[in-house]
Amino acid sequence: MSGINRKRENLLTSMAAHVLEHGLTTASLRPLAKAAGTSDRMLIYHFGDKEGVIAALLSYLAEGFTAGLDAMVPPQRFTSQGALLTAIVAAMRAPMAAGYARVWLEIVAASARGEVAYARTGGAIIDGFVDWVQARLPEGAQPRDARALLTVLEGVMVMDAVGHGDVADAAVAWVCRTSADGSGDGGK
Amino acid sequence: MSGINRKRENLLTSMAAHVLEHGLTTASLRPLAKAAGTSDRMLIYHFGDKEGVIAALLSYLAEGFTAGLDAMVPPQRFTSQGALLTAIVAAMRAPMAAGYARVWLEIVAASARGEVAYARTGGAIIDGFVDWVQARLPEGAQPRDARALLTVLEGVMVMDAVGHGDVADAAVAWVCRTSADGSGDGGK
DNA sequence: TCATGAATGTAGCAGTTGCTACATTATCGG
DNA sequence: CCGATAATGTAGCAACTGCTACATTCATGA
Repeated sequence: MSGINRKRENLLTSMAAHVLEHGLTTASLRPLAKAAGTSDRMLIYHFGDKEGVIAALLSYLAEGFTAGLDAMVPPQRFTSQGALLTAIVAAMRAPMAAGYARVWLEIVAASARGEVAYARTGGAIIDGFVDWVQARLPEGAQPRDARALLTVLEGVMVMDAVGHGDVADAAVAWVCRTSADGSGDGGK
Repeated sequence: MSGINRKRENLLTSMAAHVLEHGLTTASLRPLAKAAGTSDRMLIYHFGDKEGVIAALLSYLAEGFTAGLDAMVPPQRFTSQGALLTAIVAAMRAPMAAGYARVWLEIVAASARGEVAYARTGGAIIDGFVDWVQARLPEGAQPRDARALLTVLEGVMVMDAVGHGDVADAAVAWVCRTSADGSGDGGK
């Protein structure tokens, strides 16, 4: 498990750094190889074909993404949906997260284009993210609360991307307003 | 103003159809030209360079997008944010809108990548969309209500793209729940 | 009619793409 | 030490990219 896997790991680490800076869907083999200190020939050798390279990069980035989330918003119960959303938005707007945000939106766009590998990874990230949010909501919060919050968060990322953080702020404020008096309204 | 502009219009119409089916950022001159019944040579001649072609296509698509919105959700005052959001989501999920949704997410991703032409167009579309939403909310609704609703809508599009319409539905339901008892809560 | 400009066709260039064929070196078990 | 397998280098192919040079046709006004 050591040699070959460590080699792949090293390659993926270097390539992921390159992707976080230059984008994923526009990445081609030779620049990726150069960033990893090897040749396109070797990437094909190790990953089969470009699709394999991208697939490996996708799961590697997904891992790093969820790990980074834990680092930025530690696992504590927040007092309301609004408080949690505010914290996440602040974290996502930190410069450190910019690369991931960029790649995430590339994954979304590729999914919309029908690229199944991207859609699968994107769906998996959302799945994990829902649980991640749920674990940070107040004890009584329902799954639907986590889902709603996450949807708003995605909208915030879109708005930020097109330079309308102000519009996104209105949504965050709205969530804060409607969730301030406790998150569980008992349904209906 | 007739000849040359009509020619450009015809080219743009054909190319836009191609883009709505095959994507914008991956579009290259020769396929675009073929779709328009001409040659890459002529696209450069009419639009200067590829950047000019893309810019023209972007504004042309933006026009068609806002026009299509009016057709799908006529300008009437809805009774609540939830009712309006439900109507828009239904419209955006119609097969007819799939191409626009795809292109829109491409614009978002390109904006996140720092491509200024895309970010400018994307921002302008959001600006127009905010007004469009506001005009359909109840009389007393505040601008922040339109902004919040629009942010949620963008989140819905992201979720739909990665195959998690169920998560998006939770957000729509949540908006319906919290806006059912009248949209103007007087602030705070 | 004819000259001038716009409009279009043909060929091609230099660069990038993913990928492959072939040869060479490195490594390690016997 | 040696033979097999893994790992890597070198060169290149065919397709595509945006774009250009050059030649030609077309229309239109003097």
